[in-house]
Amino acid sequence: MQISSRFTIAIQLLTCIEVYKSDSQVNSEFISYSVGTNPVIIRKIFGQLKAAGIINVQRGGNGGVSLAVPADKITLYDIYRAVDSVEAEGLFRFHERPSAKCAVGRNMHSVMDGRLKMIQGTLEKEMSSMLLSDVIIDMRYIIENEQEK
Amino acid sequence: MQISSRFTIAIQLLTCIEVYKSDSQVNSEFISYSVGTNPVIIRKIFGQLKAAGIINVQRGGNGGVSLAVPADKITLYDIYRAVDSVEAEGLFRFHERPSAKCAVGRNMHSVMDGRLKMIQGTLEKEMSSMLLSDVIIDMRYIIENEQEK
DNA sequence: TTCGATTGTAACCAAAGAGGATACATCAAA
DNA sequence: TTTGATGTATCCTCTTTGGTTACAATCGAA
Repeated sequence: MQISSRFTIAIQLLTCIEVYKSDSQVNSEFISYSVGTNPVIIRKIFGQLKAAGIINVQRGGNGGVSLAVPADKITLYDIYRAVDSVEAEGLFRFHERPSAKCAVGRNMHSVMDGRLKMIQGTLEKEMSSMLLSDVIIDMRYIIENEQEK
Repeated sequence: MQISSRFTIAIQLLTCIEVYKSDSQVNSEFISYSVGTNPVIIRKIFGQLKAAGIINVQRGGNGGVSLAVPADKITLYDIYRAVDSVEAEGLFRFHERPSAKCAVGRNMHSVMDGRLKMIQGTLEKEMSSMLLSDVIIDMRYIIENEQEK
């Protein structure tokens, strides 16, 4: 099991918006080049991030994207949830129909649901503690030091 | 993204072994009935748990499975790793080839790898804190209270 | 040694999801 | 009206998951 690359793509996308916004309006063409993929993939992620209220997207000439919220109000968990639509169903999956005639099968959910929720909770809590703004600060720092060489 | 149901199936499988071992040797037929799936699915998970040294499997008449290690030495993380073979690649995925010509693309790994490792680490730590033996204790307790009604 | 029960595994299959590509409609601004 | 951008429909390939059938390999006991 792996978390979709849409998550790291979305982080890169948002980082690009902030790092390059002074140069020009950032668009799907540019980001797809940075990520190494197709502009349509980026636009689909635009749609998910927009639906979550994280970015504003504008069509037309001089269109492109910008943050809808300050970067220090956006956590990695916000991004994760925006981009991973299955989240509503929970991180863990049970087999559809454990037998009601077997005592163990019948009670698996009672025994496990709390534990699985706790595991999922720690994942989400850790992600929530990380801010997009800190990612951007680190990125800017690395880029500056690169140029000094 | 969801964690494969093999994980919860494996937990149920191991719970069945301990809860029903006094009655008779537990086999793939019985467990598949409890889970509500096919015996072959269960046998494939047998193979993964055996490779991880968690269970012993015996062929032939009066064959079946038993724990290779006491239940209080088996954590949910042990089970997770035994059953989810992709774990070696890490929980998160990057797009294959972020552009080296874009400063942001070029430095994404430097900026993100540490954070992603931390998130994955908290997930694993939480799973490691949960023992199979506790799951079994809870299961036995629920089953006993059920029968009192 | 033979028989029955069980695991091990090969060979398929269907469904779903991920990532990708092309094409084109839609929209905004100059 | 033209240009450049997003929105989205459609199609494609791969991989993973879960499932099923079939049968070989193995063990225990009669």
